[in-house]
Amino acid sequence: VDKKERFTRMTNQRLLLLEHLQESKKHLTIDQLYSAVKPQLPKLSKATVYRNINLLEEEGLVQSLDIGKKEKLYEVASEPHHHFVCDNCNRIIEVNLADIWQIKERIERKYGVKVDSYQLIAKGKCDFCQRH
Amino acid sequence: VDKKERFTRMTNQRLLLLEHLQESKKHLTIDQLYSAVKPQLPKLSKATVYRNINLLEEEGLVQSLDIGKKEKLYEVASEPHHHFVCDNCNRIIEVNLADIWQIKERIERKYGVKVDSYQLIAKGKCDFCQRH
DNA sequence: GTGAATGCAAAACTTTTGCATGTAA
DNA sequence: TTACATGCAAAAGTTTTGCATTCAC
Repeated sequence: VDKKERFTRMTNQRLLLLEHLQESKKHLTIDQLYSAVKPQLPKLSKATVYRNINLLEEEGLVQSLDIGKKEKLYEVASEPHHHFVCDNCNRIIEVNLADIWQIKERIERKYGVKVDSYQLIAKGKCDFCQRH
Repeated sequence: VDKKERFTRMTNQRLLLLEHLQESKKHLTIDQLYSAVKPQLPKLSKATVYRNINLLEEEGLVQSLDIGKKEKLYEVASEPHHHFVCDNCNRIIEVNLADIWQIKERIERKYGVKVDSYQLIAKGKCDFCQRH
């Protein structure tokens, strides 16, 4: 296995995209990210957003989240954490269960694999929508 | 909340698509499903595959699986189960952990939500690819 | 200076839709 | 019979790419 060395440059576009993802603390679609950064960088092209997000994801700085809608969501990478999506209002709640890391080990033992990442997506009705 | 009543018909197209999903016991993309059924139904249109899969998913007969690739995968609905995807060879292993159902209850208690479905996707290297 | 990165537009894909026709119930 | 489903083609939407130019290092 021959790992090709890569050189990447911190361009203004890449920096602003990353910063916006960090500050917004939300899960954003490509389009939302593009619209958010566009005002500060009027010539920004959507192709650049795609290229940078894909690159940042490969590098592990950004994680993608697929909740079954058409578009993926992106967020800055962090501790493995999980998500609950309300089918009614589309709210996303970050889920943390203290001992969920055990799952990784159990999968590895039971199936003889090496788990590098995992994510749990639960869907249903959030607190508010259950009562309305 | 006004639930509109729906009437669906068991057409030959829908039947063959469902049967193929059941028999193949795999996770198929729309395109794979289309190609597989096309020979038996030469006039089959891809629009029909999309329409039927979406409908079957709404009805709960089919589950979709999003492993981060471009296209979704579909399989017949069954017990909640989870998946491991090998980043190297793309093999998909179905994961079953006896007590994983506890997670549902714990999420519900901790976050006050009602969980209707959940799926775990783990990624990494499978047994074979680890050693080659 | 040099090669990565960008912007733009075109191309490539994936998914949905309008409409006339077919067909299950 | 009649309303749902299909096939076809066009439309809509998403993501990638070619290429000349710009810019980080």
